[in-house]
Amino acid sequence: MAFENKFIQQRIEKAEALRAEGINPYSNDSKRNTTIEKYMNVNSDIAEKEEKRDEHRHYIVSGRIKFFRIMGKASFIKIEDESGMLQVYVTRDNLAEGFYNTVFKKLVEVGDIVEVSGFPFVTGKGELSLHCSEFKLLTKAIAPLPEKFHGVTDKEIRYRKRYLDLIMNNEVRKTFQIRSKVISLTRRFFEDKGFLEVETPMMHPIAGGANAKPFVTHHNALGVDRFLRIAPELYLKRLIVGGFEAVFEINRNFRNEGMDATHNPEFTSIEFYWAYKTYKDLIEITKEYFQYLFEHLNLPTLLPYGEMEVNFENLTELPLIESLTTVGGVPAEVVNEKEKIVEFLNSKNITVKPGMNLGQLQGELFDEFVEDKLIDPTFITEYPVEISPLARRDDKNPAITERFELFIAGREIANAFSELNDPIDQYERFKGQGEAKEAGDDEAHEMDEDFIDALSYGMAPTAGQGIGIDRLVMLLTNEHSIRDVLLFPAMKPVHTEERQEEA
RNA sequence: GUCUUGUUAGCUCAGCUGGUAGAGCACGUCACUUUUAAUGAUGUGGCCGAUGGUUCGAAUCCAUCACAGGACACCA
Repeated sequence: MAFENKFIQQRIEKAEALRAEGINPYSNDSKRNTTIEKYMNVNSDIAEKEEKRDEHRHYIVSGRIKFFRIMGKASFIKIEDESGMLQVYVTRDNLAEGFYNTVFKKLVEVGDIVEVSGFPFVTGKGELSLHCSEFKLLTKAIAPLPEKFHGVTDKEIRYRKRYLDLIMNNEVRKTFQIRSKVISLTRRFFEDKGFLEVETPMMHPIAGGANAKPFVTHHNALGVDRFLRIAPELYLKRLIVGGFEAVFEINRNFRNEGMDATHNPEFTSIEFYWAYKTYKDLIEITKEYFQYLFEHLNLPTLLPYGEMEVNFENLTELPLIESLTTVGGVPAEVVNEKEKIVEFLNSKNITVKPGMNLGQLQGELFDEFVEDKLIDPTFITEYPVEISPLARRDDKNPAITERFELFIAGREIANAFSELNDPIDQYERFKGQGEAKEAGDDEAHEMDEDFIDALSYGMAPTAGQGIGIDRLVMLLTNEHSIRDVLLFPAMKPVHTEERQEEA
């Protein structure tokens, strides 16, 4: 089964031949004393020297062989480490007697990880290289790498074997470096603002905090089912009740739903809750957060995304109802009348479920005519209460809530509101959800009595927000599939025949 | 979930209306001490995604299935 491929067989034989030569094909005797990036920087002066070399300098560099060019008694190879690629000039006469012909030329190949030492020089074609005086194999690769020019482009291979993708496609590494920076900058930003990072359970007795189908697992010792969390919200709010005034959590949520370019069953979000603040403060901190990210990631404020260009200096606020007419082009006399909205939607060949209330219909108008036109960052505010079950009502206008959603490049990036902290109101809303669940809505919330208990002790007025990190990274890296910003995206199993045999 | 396109050598891809498979890279052998996807010569390499069907004959036509990409629907 394993290793049966003829190319792999061939390379296993080479590994054995190396052992016969007294060379360990999996040596851990690494003496590396610099990275390729540092080597290139430190030796950038060589090009200005008359002799184009400095034999008094000596470096040991390691990396994977990406190119192998033999020209008789001399060779050029290119090795790559995490920091960059370096050309190495290897000659027969600079290595130990016989090594070049019997080992280097015969038993070393593209994909192997090696360590070379020597001095810096610049080739006739002007490339800063390393003149090799000692060559050591560190790790023999028994699987051949994909083709050196086209690399691996098959998305299925790239997602399933991300390590190969990372070896072959440099820009992929950059995407994930940016992702890592986004997360670490996010953490630092909120810590600097006085937020406390917390970790709440991922295994919930009741899956709450969002409308979504949970994954179910089983706890043997307790004999109970547990749900992988769909959102950390209800636990974070318990912490506000407990007296923490600013908390955040960056971690995974799990939703047992479909997969596509913007949905993975597990995804990363940041949720943060801030006592004694309202959604207006959240708008301000969100603006600051984006400014902080752009500054530290050195991103242009005119950010390209696909065909679009997003202007991050043009952040605006817009009430939802107003956006329907100004952005969506919906006639003003339509937007506040149920019948007229249905009529209008029908005239555009959009059918709506019967019995939708005004807020839902306005939401429908927004989705159809406004959302994908919001290219520059736009905080849509004053959401109808009917489509905002967790948000606090506006004190002056009970039809709308203290909420915003942030849209960028035609997509929702963040959702935030002043939190509902009236325990009785919350209880009633849970009850309504319970009835919806009985009626067949398997995404409806379940009653969380402990959460009601918590609110009963009093939660300070609080504003809370969630940002989808994966989608944010997509935006910042100009990627259009969530799978391109997840190191190991969810994939269906492949070996169906084997599975059936085992079963 | 629906529609649609794809799956041929380790990788990237040809293979037309059916006649038992082809290139480049990689790999083997040879030549070559400043190359840049090195070059030149030569050779090895395949159950054409799986299972059925049509046919004298299937990589090619049909059906089902699997996986993947894209679009739409739902959601973050």
